[in-house]
Amino acid sequence: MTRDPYPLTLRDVSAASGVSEMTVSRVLRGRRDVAAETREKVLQAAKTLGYVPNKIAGALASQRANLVAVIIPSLSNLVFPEVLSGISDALDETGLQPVVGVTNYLPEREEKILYEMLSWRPSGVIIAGLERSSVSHAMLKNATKIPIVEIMDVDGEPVDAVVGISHRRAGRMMAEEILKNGYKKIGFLGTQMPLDHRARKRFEGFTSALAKAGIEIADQIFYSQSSAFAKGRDMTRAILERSPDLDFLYYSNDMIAAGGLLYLLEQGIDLPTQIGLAGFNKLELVEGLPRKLATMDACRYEIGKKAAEIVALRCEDGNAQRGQSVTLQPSISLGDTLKRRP
Amino acid sequence: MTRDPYPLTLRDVSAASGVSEMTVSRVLRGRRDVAAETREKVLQAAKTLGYVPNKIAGALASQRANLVAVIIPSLSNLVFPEVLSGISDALDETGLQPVVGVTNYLPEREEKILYEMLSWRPSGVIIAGLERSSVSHAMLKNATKIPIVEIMDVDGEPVDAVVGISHRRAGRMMAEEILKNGYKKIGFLGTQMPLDHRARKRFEGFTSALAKAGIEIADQIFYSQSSAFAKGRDMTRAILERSPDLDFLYYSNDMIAAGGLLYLLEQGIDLPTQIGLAGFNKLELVEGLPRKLATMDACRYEIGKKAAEIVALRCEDGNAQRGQSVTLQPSISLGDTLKRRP
DNA sequence: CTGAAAGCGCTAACAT
DNA sequence: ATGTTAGCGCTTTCAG
Repeated sequence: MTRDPYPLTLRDVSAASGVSEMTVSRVLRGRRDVAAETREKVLQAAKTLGYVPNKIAGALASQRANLVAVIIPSLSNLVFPEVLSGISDALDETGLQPVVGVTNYLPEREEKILYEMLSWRPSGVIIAGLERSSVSHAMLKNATKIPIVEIMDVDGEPVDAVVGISHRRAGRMMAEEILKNGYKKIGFLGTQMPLDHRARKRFEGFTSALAKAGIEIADQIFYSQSSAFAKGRDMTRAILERSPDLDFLYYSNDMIAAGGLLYLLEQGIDLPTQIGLAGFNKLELVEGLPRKLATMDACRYEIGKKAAEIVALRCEDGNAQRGQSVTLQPSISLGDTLKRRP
Repeated sequence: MTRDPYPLTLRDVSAASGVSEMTVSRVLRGRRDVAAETREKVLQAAKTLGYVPNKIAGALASQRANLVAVIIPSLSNLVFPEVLSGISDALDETGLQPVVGVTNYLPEREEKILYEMLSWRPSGVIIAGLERSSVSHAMLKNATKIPIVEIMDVDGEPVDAVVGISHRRAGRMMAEEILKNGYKKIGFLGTQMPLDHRARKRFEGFTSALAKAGIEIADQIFYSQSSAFAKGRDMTRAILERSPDLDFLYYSNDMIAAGGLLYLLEQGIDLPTQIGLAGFNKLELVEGLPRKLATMDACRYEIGKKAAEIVALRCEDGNAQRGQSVTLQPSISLGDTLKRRP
């Protein structure tokens, strides 16, 4: 048990070990230019006292907080935890620590969070998307000393580095695959999120590829709020009541697609012969559905990993990878719900 | 565009506005004892320069970082993002900022993360669970100056405050409900996570309530790794091959239960007459399944909210709510899969 | 209402 | 290998 004036300072450890503050500091930072004997004394003292170094003071003195600001729109999307795990894995052995902020897709919140994070003087910023308020953009532009990596999406003008996929291309690819398999009356089902720019771009890419083939979206439906199973059911029922002749449904994500899939099976509709189906994101759950859903991998883990690697590299060599642009290639899974029509 | 020596300091704003550093600091901290005219000058200068205050220096000088350390085992569990959103909501207007650390259910990682977080001198700690290494426990015990709130689980000895549900009781409640409805041959399906103490306690509560009724678990199965749909399917197939006479399946979470539900329906098994089913957590997704799954609400959002409120209160009044213990009551949803047997 | 001085707890840069 | 000195950029405290 420790004395009351907790937290302790270096001075306390110095007093308890009979070693100067400076040398204590060296030991605690793991520097190797300290005699083994001295090191032992210090470690012993620190441990028995229960000393926890004050990183605030350390960061101020050394001008390095070793934090990486990570700004993402949501945690409930399932996509972002995977990005985070890529980031964690890449940062694990670097001495850099990720600090996460969640914007809920709100530009004002992004501004606020970015400001807060920058005020902790991070060593780098990883931030989702390329579209943001002019204030946020200016803050990033001004942070010229640190790496800024915009992630998820490459369709636009990055501030510095960027790692992601082209959502426009992803939409196009899926459209082409659908057409190639003979579907003609195609419906689109999305969640109403004017600020989800990536979903919007997929939609744009999708419609433009259809247009190139002389086909228009036969019907479309947007629902607000969460992208849960129940939502997918409702949307699917609604669009098919309105347009019973649709032969393909493209959903903006796997969650609502899964709901749609379950609904269609219940209705006794045969997949994919009567109606084909595709989602987006290749969530793990598509594996466990009664039919394997067609979808597209958004390279989430890899994006996080690569982005963090860029930050880590730049922290070692101030100019490495500056303005680096990495475009990953999403791959289609056709599953059981997107097949050549007989 | 700003000059190169970025980031700027208070001194720069002071120079640009012709106001002393001290007064600039007052304005930027939103204190009201500054002349409106002076305030304007300062704000103007700060804005045009693009000044972002250095919280590291601020925190060191004021001895307050206004951070709340939040330590949870996982982000992919879907449960924890909801806890986080309760925490965010409660902290939003308090000037306190949550900082999240993820342990992956590993005590060593918890130790490391706790140490890291404490080294940033947070104003409070919210940490999942009551079971931890003695080192972690000592660190928490030593942090007497700040509120420590252990969350999710109340079955054990808290260090300070605690907010959660009794998982033992949750297990018992479900067992009693199952028995009440006439099921007799009960199987348990869990994920193999020796370090998920809450799942373990639910299991213990469950079996002890069955024992009280003179019934033993008829079969049980544990699978490792993720708790996805596919896992639930596999486990369900496996346990039923082994014990085809089971009339109820209790899953340790809704994800694997959902997989099981889909599998059983595919097999043409009638729910809940042939076999009854229950999960745990009341995830949103149970709403969208072909049958509404019986489950139990773990009060995730409320737990986060309440825990953060305790921290916030204690930060205002150093002794408020010390040692507070809040036990929330989980509620059962019977859905379509747990009904009196004919 | 505003300013000057002192220091928060640590580390960089130089001694020795 | 170890110690000394001088800050890091802010805020607290006290004086005006």
